[in-house]
Amino acid sequence: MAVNLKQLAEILGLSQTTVSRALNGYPEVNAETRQRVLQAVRETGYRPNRAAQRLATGKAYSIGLVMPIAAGIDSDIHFGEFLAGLAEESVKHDFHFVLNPSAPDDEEATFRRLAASGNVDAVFLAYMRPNDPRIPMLKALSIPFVVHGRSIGGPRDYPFLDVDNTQAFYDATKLLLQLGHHRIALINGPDYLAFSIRRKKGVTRALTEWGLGLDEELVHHSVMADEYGYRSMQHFLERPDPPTAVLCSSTVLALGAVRAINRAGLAIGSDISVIAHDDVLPMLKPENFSVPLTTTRSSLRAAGARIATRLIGGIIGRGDYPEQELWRAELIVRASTGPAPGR
Amino acid sequence: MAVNLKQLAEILGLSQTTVSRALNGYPEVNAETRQRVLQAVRETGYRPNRAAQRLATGKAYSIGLVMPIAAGIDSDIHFGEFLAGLAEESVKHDFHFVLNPSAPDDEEATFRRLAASGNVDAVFLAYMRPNDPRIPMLKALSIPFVVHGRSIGGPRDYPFLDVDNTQAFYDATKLLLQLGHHRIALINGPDYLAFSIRRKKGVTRALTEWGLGLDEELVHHSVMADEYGYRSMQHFLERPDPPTAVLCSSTVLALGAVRAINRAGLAIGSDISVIAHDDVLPMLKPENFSVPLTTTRSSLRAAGARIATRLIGGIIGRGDYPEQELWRAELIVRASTGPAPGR
DNA sequence: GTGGATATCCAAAGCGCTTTGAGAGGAAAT
DNA sequence: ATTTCCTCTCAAAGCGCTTTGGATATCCAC
Repeated sequence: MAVNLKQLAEILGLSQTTVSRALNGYPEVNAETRQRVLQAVRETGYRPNRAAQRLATGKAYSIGLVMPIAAGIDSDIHFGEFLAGLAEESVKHDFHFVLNPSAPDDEEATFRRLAASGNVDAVFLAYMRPNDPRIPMLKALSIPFVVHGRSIGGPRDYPFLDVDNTQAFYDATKLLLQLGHHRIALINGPDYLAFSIRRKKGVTRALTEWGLGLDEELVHHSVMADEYGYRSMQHFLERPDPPTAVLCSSTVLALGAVRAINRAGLAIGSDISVIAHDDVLPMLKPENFSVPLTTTRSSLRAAGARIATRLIGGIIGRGDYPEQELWRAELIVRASTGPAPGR
Repeated sequence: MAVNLKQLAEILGLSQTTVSRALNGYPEVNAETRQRVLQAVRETGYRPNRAAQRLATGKAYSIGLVMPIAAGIDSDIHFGEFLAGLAEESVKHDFHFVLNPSAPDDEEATFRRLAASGNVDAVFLAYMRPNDPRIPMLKALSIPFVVHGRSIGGPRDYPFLDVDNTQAFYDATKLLLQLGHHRIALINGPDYLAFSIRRKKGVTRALTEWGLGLDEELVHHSVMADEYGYRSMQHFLERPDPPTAVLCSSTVLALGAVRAINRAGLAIGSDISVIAHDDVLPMLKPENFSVPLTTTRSSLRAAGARIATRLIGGIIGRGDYPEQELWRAELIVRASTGPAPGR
């Protein structure tokens, strides 16, 4: 059924060399010949054998994933979404994955083993922390990588794709300020993750520019599950001077926060404004909230796909991608934001 | 640094053939020679080149995963946990993954492509539905597979690993009945999934044996996120004749249910009893609930690991595993169950 | 017409492993 | 002593691709 290079070459009356070169875009092959080859590929359905390519080139055509287990990270809803993006793009290029579950304290050994195994050409990294030790480690191992997010402190010259979290939350906060809000709460992700730190920074910056400060009492950090959104919001509302607006680091958190607000009998968009960061989770669309949510939007899946593209591009040496990308989140205003009450 | 077979053979003064055979457990090699070979492997740190093995054997040493996207399945917390188990075992045998995100209506084509690509030796299947079309499809494609769960109806002769969900929920219900409960509610997973159907069946059976029937009003089906557990429980409690006991298909659902119960000012274990199915999610331990939860327990991660073992065993032809396994969940009684009130 | 580019193409080696088909040596059987 | 049969080992042939190092032909300038 499936033809191989040798047969294909025979059919075409060419040598394997020429056919191979035609397929891999080498210049020393006549344009017309290349067309003939491409045509034959279409007709025969020829697909190069990955195992043979791997052996011949020494490339693994695979990317490594270290999944932190028991850390409440991999199992979270955001991980699956990101992974879907990665996989979506990888499957197009017939790239495979080597999944390595690893306890956090065993991560270094895992990376080391992975790099030494020769089973992957590159790895991907996420859940960045300040001064993340994995960056220097991977540099030392000299295995290509792309990180999703950015560390804070430490080396700056490494490939990443990040959302401009500071900017996003700065923008969001600014909008709230313009609407007259002064007491603004933040329900953030875990405080040890870089993106949370940056988001908080964005809020602080906007407030400072406005001549205000961030009330630390109005900042909560937690795993991004809606339970925590609920609890945090509930806490805030029990204060003598509850906030008139709240920023959530995820629509998942917002889900809980909204529930707490409803339960308190307050009206979203008038009594209290809500803005959430939207990772574009297909299950949780901000426009489907009872009161559609104002969000800062940046698709997690798109980020996954982009990182896969860059990783793969780097491996097959095609395409020239920027080493560092900072995506700007869009601020999308819906009904959950309104003027501060009593204004 | 890394030695290959040829060099290893040279060091040992043996031929590649002999060394290869010694390593792969062929009988026609002297025990002493085999020991020498194994020793040399230890000393040199020799690791066979997977790409070469793949080419030589025609095996892919990889397993295929079709992740349904946009279905609220892959992103769910249970998927990550299962995947961790799969990966944990696979990494030991240096098996890789081919992740194929696929829209539900495109699944057949995805499997077909995957099988034809030769990139995987076997695939894994989950989220079984009644008369699941994927089973006959994979049989027709004649690619080895193992399913997690079981279909209902359709062919019966396929390899699976399932938890005896009927039994588990039968056991749990029986306990509640013995404690004097009559009005028992069920917060179940999606009604189109086989495991949900079986769990409900277990509840029904126990009630019937006791001379009671299942009140359909006290059964809710939903995605297993705690939000839904909350809502369902709230609904139940608003009834004129609320249940005195509730069964939850996941600790995630129980989380929400517990919240609703607390909010209603009821005491768990006395006013109302709760039993949940525990997939052993590291983030959500039933013993850590404010009132420790009685559960039917069966580790999802262990199931993942076991399936990987069977899949891999089938591929490398080592080990002889049963085609069908039905794990019995353990019923673990903690403080969330007690006698029915007023008894 | 000749030397030297230039453009196309090819034969063959090699990637690191498994596996086939045989051979050498010794023990057992005749 | 010869034959037969194991036991253990090996040389060599692939697996299907990439890539090196030429060939061959064409074309140009001189």
